[in-house]
Amino acid sequence: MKLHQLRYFVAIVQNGMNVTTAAHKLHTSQPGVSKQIRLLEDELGAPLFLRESRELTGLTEVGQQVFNRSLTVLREIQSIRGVTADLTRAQRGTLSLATTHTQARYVLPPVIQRFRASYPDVELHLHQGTSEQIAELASLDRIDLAIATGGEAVFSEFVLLPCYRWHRKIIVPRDHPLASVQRPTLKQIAAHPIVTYVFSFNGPSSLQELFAAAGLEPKVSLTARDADVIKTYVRLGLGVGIVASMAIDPIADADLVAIDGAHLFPSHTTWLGFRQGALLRGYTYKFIAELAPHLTRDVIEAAMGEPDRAARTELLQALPLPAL
Amino acid sequence: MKLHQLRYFVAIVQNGMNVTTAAHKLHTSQPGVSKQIRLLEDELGAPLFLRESRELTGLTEVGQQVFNRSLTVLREIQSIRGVTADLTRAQRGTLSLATTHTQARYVLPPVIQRFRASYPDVELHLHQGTSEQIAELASLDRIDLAIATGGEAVFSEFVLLPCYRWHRKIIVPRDHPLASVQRPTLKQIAAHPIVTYVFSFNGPSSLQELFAAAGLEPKVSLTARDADVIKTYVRLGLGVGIVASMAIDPIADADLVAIDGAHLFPSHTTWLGFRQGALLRGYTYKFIAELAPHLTRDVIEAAMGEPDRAARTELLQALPLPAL
DNA sequence: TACAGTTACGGACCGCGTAAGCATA
DNA sequence: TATGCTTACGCGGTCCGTAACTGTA
Repeated sequence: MKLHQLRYFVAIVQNGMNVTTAAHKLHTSQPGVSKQIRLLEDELGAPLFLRESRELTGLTEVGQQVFNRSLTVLREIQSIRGVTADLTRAQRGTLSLATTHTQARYVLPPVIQRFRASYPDVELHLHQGTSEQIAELASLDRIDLAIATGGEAVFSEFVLLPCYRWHRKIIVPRDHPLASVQRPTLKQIAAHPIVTYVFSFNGPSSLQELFAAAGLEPKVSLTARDADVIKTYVRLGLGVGIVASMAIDPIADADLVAIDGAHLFPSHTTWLGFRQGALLRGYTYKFIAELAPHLTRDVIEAAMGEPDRAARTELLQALPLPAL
Repeated sequence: MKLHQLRYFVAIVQNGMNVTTAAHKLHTSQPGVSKQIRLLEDELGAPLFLRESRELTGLTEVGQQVFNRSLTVLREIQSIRGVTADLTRAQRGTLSLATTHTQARYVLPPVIQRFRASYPDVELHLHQGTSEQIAELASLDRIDLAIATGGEAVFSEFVLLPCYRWHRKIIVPRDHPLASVQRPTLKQIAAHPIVTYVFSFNGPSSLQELFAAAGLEPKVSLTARDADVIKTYVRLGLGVGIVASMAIDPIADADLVAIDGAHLFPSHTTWLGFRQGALLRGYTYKFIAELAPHLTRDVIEAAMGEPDRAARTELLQALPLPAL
């Protein structure tokens, strides 16, 4: 069994069982790839692919298992390469993040600015998406770090570290009746149409449930996917906006009144995740420290070394968590 | 980077940094091994070994990290081989167990007898030792399954499945004053010298503490490492024996009176452990089923697929656990 | 001089690329 | 006829074993 045989095998699977395109991406010839797969199957003594005449149409059960384990092998090989790359070319490399709109738009810009100043030669890739899309990228090993809120269940094989806590704020135009209320009640808010996130509103522990629990059924005039859209419509007088606390810019949003919602809505934790056993480059630790200063290298390595998630959680609960 | 380079590297480390002996065990020449290590170091761009002139004296920090990850790689490669070996040569292979005296002597014999009848061509290896020795073998990948009681903390990267519960029994000669007592108290027992396991007596939640909590300080006439020795000395009248319930053979021990101790001593769980992500052969599932019928393949695969130990524990707590 | 690792070299093997073959839509 | 995998074959690299070499106790 050779490493490149596993690489070929994985490439074929990841290219929809198409040997020709896989060979292209591997910068090699198609017959070579075919032959190596054949050799691998011969050595293992069982076919990896389901075949219809000459076409490959899927994986056998054996193929599926071998595929999973091959991924682990190739991941580790990549990490072994990284071990020394980190020492000899410490200032160069890539860092791929996946995160949600709110983080990408409001939280990460200053973090990334500081990071780029320290490591100008690190190639940064920022992928924006929903929790599910982030999880997808993560499971395919396409990213080094995931930053998100909620959806912990989706990232079951990941080490999740809490970054900071945040809460919701209520935004209204200056001339709105709520603008002068310091601590509005749910009832006062529900008297007006609401503009908020699509994802905040539905599902369990949502705003909808929160209002319902108080016997209220607010009118929702608009649900958007990001705070910029919400603020735009609040400015147009469509209703009361409910957004994440860090989405408010004191200067750019000076025309709006932001009212603290901590007494009404539960707080949330944004976490950072990466695959258990992943190799984090030196600059990755630096990036994390810029994002969440309490996540020092020692803390991260301690959490990574603890295979049990419950024990990790306990370990991390002692940390002072910043609030935004 | 080639797989055999990692194999060579690991072999050298596991043979005390000696290239010559490593080459021997690998059935190849010493210069070849040297050269491959050199190529590997060149490719990684950093030395893996600490050297004094030409001698290898230890691992660099990089070497240590590469070593750990190489082990994972080789383990996975081995598993990939096993995936098909299990299908094509399902009846052949090896099964290595590590366990304690009580299991090896009293619990496993009938299990192994039934297993051998089904799979005469599977080579069985049974290693007996203390919890620490078992953990050592397990961490070196020398065994497929560990079976033990207690010491859960030592096996942190293992999947632990509960096999059965057991409790302690009190054994005395037929003519002993306690022989006719159905439910003796701790005080009645403490009136006589005690013969029990070394490991049961010391440490936290030990018998010593249990008696002390009741304000008693029994005289311990002998601590042994196994029940056979304890029974021998109980027969000689050295005192009251306290042994695991499964260590009593109704026929061979008919000359002793065994009194249930479930009302006095806490019960224990014997568990079975293997490395998370290990490949279990078909006959291994069969063996486990012989040992603990509630651990069916479905249950084991569900537990193995759950990366979080707390969730695993929860999953397993619903199972009906046999008592011995 | 014994021991441990390095350097040097010829042979065998193997993976690659090109080119031709074959089956399916 | 286009697509996609297989077979055939020559080239080049690489891994191996033997043998000679170098440095250390």
